[in-house]
Amino acid sequence: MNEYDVKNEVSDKYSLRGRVFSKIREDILSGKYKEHEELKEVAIGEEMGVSRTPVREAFRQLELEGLIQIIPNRGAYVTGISAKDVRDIYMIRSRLEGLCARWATANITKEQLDEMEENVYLAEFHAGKGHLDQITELDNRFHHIMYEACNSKMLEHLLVDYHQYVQRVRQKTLSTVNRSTESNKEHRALMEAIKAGNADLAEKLAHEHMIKAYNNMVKNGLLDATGNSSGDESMDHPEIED
Amino acid sequence: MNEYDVKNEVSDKYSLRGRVFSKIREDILSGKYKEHEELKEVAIGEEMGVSRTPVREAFRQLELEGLIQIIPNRGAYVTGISAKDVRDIYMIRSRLEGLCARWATANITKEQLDEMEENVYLAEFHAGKGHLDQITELDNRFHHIMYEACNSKMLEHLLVDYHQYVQRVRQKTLSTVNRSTESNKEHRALMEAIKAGNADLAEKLAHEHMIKAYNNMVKNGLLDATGNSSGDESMDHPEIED
DNA sequence: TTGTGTATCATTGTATACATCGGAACAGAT
DNA sequence: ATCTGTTCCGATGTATACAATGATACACAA
Repeated sequence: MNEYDVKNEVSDKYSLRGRVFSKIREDILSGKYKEHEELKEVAIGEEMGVSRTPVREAFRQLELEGLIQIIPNRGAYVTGISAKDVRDIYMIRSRLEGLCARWATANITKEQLDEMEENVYLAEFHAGKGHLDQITELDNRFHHIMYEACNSKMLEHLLVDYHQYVQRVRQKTLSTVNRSTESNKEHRALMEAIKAGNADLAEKLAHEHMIKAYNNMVKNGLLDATGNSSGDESMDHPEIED
Repeated sequence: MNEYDVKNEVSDKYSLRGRVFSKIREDILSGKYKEHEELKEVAIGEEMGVSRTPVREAFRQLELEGLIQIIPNRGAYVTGISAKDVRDIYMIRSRLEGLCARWATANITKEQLDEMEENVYLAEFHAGKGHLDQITELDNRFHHIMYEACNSKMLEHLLVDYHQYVQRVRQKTLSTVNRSTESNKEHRALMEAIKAGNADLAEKLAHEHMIKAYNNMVKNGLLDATGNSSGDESMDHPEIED
């Protein structure tokens, strides 16, 4: 990998702007800033002890990431996520996770496969004990291992982005022990397919895994748990058979 | 569509920053700024008669779009596109265009379908005459009609982005009359599937269309036509059967 | 010749000053 | 009461000043 191969990254984690960017991002994803809330440059700057300049630059990036919307000469507002957005993202992800699984089948390293096996093993253990925090963490990690293993910075970046994006509404999706048990089974099957080098199966399983995760989320009505993610939409939440 | 539904857009086309952003973007996509070329804030600012502030903000956005890379305290450099990047993007697009075609099948309006039919008809005419400029324009437009018809701002934004991104290396892909004739056939078949409401077929055809376009590009070695898009990579350009 | 330290300077990072926009409150007319 | 225009002011848009970084060139020693 040459020096030009690092793409689509916020290269600067240590400058003021980089820290401001990360902080606002986290605050939005964690829910500190609510949907449609206005973000003021001076206020955020003062909170972090910096001037407006780095804040403004961070705003521009957050806008492109889709987390805020900037209305010229008016202000920056936390983007609302509608139920349809969530649905679209999950469908997009279903295709891309499938492609990612296919590529991971060809490119996964022994170390990555080992970590994946350990991950599945641990997840089954914690599911049995009902440790929700660990289950969620392991679930996230499983997907990130696959993102890394696919050996495509382009695809990895896209999937990481969407993954974080839906965290806002997803937070408690795995809260039901039932789903986590199912989810683990799907992870294990996917891992086995990757291990066996069966790319077609891996793509299919990763695709279905995402569809099932979405359907489970809809079934439990968890979109509504975050406030008005769906409340201001006339759309119902149809399950998807794809 | 309510006021919050406009997502992931650079909202401000008329401010200095908006214009700077668009101009630099075009200059990169058109090839005025070469790969790995350094962009200096002051120089670009002077060229457009503005100060560094709007230029810097534009840079931050261009970085997130993947067109430039910013190295802290050093500078901004036009991102190189490797042959692998192009391959990855085409594979990603193949999945997403498939999904887009599926959704378009469900959501396309009569007007959009009419325009699509006209587009296909005109493209066949110009292919017969060998009008390359019109063929390219119509090809782009065909895809954009489908992007709009899928009724998902999320997906549309993603596909438009990638479409523009690969313009840099794609420019002359359709230059062979052979390919444009084939491509037109594929467009027609895709349109017919959408018109007939056959979502499965539409997805499959859109997917294959992208794979074929990529394979054609590789076969004609057109990646190399843009300079060092592939020259500095040890990767060969395998065709993809997917 | 090679290496190391240092001065220099172009360039970026950040803060601040000034310009401009647009919403809110209010006054007056209808 | 409602509408309209005006003033005010908080917030963003842009320019500029100052700080800090790092690449380069050069002097000097080994």
